Amino acid sequence: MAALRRDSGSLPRMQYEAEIAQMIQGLLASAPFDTEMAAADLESWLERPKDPKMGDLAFPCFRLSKVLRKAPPQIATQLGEGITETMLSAAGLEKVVVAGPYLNFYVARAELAGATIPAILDGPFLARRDARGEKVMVEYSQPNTHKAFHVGHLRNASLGDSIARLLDWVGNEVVPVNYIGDEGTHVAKCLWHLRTQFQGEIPTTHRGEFLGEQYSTATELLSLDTLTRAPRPGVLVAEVVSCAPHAEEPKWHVAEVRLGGETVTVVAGVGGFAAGNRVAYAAPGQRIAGKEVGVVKRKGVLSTGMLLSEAELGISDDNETIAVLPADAAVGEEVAEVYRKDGALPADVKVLDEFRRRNAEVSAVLQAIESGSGEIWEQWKETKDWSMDEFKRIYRWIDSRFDHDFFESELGEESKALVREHLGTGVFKESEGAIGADLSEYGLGFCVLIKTDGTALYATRDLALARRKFDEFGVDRSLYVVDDAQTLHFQQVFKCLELMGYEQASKCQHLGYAQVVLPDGKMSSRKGNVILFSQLEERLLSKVREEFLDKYIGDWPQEEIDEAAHRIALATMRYGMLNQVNSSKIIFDLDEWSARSGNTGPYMMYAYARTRSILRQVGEVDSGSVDWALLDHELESDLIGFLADYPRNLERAAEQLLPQIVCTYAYELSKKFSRWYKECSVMHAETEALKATRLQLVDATGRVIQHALSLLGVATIERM
RNA sequence: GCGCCCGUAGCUCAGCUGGAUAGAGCGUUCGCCUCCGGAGCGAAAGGUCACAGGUUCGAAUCCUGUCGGGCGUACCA
Repeated sequence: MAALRRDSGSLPRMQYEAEIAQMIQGLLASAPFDTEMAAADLESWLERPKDPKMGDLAFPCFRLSKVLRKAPPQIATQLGEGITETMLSAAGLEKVVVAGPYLNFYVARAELAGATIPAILDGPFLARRDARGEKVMVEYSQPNTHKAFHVGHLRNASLGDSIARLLDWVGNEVVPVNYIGDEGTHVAKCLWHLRTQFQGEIPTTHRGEFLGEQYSTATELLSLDTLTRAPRPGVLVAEVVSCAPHAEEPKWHVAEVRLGGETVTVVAGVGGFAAGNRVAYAAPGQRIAGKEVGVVKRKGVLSTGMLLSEAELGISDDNETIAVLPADAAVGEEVAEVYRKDGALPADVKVLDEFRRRNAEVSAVLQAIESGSGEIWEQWKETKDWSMDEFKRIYRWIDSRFDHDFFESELGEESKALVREHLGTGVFKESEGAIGADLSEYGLGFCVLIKTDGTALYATRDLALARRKFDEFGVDRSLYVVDDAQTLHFQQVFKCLELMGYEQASKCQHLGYAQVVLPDGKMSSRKGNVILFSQLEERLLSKVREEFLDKYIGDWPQEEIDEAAHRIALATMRYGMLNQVNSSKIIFDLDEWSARSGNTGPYMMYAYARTRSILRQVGEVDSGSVDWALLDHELESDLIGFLADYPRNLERAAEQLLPQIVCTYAYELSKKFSRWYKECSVMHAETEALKATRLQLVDATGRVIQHALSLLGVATIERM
């Protein structure tokens, strides 16, 4: 970002920073210090005092004390004594005050206002910076077709879009792209349900959401949980032949259990069972609670497989004892069958048979989709458009833009070929029937790329996609705006690229963020507590109309009211989604976001509308009488100083990929503005010159608020 | 088990590459419309910065450990 700072050298505040740094550098070079320091370092130590009364820029002397071996306040005093009137005025400074270990510089108000306000109104202050940056691709949104678009997706869309706008403003060439999940199991599940289970009529509107419902019902029907309380396929009922505490570790229990014919020895970590009991047994090779069951030697006893607790079976929270099953459970039977749910299936149909039958049907649908022709494939094409149409409508509503759409379905074959290409080079290898990269030496585990059945995965496609981004689009940097939960996925993908010899891997960056949760917990389609986009839109609009706009019915043109409703609703949503650091989760609370007061989108829009209202009402004044020296009120100084600081905030936000910084700035600016105009009337200013000068400040403030909001993806309105 | 993220006022959150007395909003209490829009402004009350060590002139911020909450951890995306 150093280039940016050089670039914006003509902007007000930067000038002072450089001047002060040089001044201090000069003082340090001569007696009594005689020390050479880099001006750039000194400049970077400058900070903005907490209290505007303490000046515009502060130089802390703490770090110098180490070099000079003097106490910070002493250094500050000596530096302060060295600063002369001429030095100050040459730098455009009014005064300097020694405050303990700090040197507080006061910028001459009239000059700062004169350098800042006209630059905002007619100059380069708000203009996009020169395009000296990189070509950066920002991938975001990534919705799945055949699934619902809900409020969780809106954090991603708001963040990605705002990041793209910020990076563009600081001078990068930004290519915003979408990556559509149009292929895969979720699509097959949806179509499976539509074809074999759905009875009703297909609606003519909101067909994207309709598909989402099909998918979510399908998920339920295809989940073992809905058929049994113990959804652990492959875990069988075993009879305990003998059981005794381990000789050295009495907490452990060594048991002989019988499954049909054979008998095995198992060491269990806990007890609570006895000979004659029926227990749940998982054979080696299975995965229970994320761990693979194996054959291990525990203090001299060879243990084959494991016995499960009720917690591991999923039937209770108890993990202190081994689950004891009903005495009539048949040995060798699946536990899923033992705990089958009443009424879920006809009595003569086995839980696992039905489960496997349904999933086999889904697999058949999946293969048909990927075959590239046929009736199911045609239906896939058609339904995919239903979702795409809905996405387009949503993006129009939230005002997000993409230069290109990637589709998962166009990357499958390409990605598999890419893996095969590198199979011989030793980067990838076969393991347990699958092909992938062993990244355990990097602490990233094993990354499967080709499944046992020969099909590709999400990570596989991301390899091909990353290459395309650089090779076909010629970008310098590639940003992935994706949920935090996928951090490991991207670490694996980027590491694979690196191992494949792809240098651009280092130019790939995952921008993670935490999830959106509801006040009463996590959103999940299974709990049925997701808020769909259409529901949000409806709730937002009706709330905004009721709170802000209904009183204008009959007074304003209807089109203006409708447009205002849309913009305020969008501001409410966008601001709520962005006014938080990326790493912490957002509690979705519509009531709080749309509150008529406080740190919300509508508040900022209101502040902007007020600037416009003042401009309209004061009307034309003689701008020739503008005199910046007249802006001498304390609140005016504060406001001007804050305006001058705007670009610096944007640079920080772009550097940290954090739009929240822009939110905070916009809020503080609006707050300062409200406080000021309450105190200093424009219309009733004592003189025409003061009125004209204040009017310029109002205009400039409005422009900056509007600009900040535009980077958040929010459009202002002229009155509200 | 291992890894990542989070833990700041009753609630929701800021706190810039360590720096001056830890800040907002909501809620609570109290003021302010003969004055450019009260959708606003001002004030008050409210904090052992999860806990314990350490580094430093200085720690909410950096390091180590502990405790809470969330997520991830080979054939889902």
